[in-house]
Amino acid sequence: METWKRFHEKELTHSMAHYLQAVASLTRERGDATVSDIADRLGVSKAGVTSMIRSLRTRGLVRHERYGGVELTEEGRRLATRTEASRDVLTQFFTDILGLPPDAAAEDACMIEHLVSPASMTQFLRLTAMLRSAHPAAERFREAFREYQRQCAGGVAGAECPVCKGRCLKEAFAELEDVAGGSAAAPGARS
Amino acid sequence: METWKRFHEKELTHSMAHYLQAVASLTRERGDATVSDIADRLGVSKAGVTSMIRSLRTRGLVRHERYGGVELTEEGRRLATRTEASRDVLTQFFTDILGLPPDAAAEDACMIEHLVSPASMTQFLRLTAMLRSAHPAAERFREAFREYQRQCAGGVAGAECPVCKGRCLKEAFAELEDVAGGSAAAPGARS
DNA sequence: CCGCAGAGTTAAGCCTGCTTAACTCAAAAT
DNA sequence: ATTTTGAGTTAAGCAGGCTTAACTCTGCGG
Repeated sequence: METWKRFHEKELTHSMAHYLQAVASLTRERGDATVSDIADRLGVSKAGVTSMIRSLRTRGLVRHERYGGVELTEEGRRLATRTEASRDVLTQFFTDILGLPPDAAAEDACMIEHLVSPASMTQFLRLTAMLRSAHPAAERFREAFREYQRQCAGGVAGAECPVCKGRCLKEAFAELEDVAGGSAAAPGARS
Repeated sequence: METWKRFHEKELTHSMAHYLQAVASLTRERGDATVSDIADRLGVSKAGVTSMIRSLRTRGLVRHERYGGVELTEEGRRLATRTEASRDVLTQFFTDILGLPPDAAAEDACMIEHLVSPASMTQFLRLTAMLRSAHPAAERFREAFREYQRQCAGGVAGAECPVCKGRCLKEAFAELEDVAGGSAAAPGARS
């Protein structure tokens, strides 16, 4: 009943994950990462970078000495790589499988990339790879899913949404400008 | 290049989402939500609840007067319902589609429930419903996906992972105690 | 060899979300 | 009617991440 508190005990916060990614990509691109480069890339002040670097250093994720450059430790690189991989997989999942526009996909991936467990990510990767593949079952499914979505979005009247069958949650996610009508019934359940 | 900063501009923080859910479920179960109930349910101090309530009130998500009960506004209820629906859909996706154990699924869903956009959630819902359905294409796919995972986990030697084909990211998510060998090749890409 | 620009740092402050400690209040028990 | 109790509140403090302002280095031009 207190799972939710572990949010703040994740090994990386959202900010940390992005600092690590910035250091990783700057190192790749320029050979090293300076405080100014990081500040520019992330759109924060240099002072902010300095203090975050200190925090990452005490966690053993970067090496840094006064007025010097910043580089990832082994552990830091591991986490940066993992986060980048997560982002890539999730972005692909959101665009190619869920069919979101690229910018929406990128945004969602960015929000959750550091929060999804490695076990889930492995499965996300597999599912995405499989669903994108030329495997006949995958092609067949993609076709069927397209049809399914047409039905769902197509304004099915009353409580007879063929997708969710009486437990349709779609309207819970409906913003005002949503696609069309369709479905009814109330949510429910708890955890 | 600053998408990541919008993390803190989401309409709900992780904490807020859970306070709203607590109020919603207590109201369902007991008829009303007191500060103590909320504190107990969330495992925080009553003082913490008071201050969060104040913050939610100024955002127009709850009604509350000194020494009184707490209730959701229309907007608060909308957000609570949406978050609960997201959690339910994601949990189902993680267990039934990705095949995670229930507690891992619940944990991951809890972490991201408030961060995934409504548009994505609608698609998550459709995909999950479709993949769980008796539709022949779905049944066929589930079978094929099980086989696929066996291959992936089954220790395919060298760079010839048939799943990811030269861009296998699986090892990026490998914790030390990971299932088995399999795949090679390096990650890459950036956003 | 010196000085000056700019990279980097510290200091102080703000906001969020939590804590504990100490207070106030409402209402039940006597 | 008064006391007691426990629910609710405020106050003060801490940690994370940011800001601006003001400082200190480093190192290049002259």
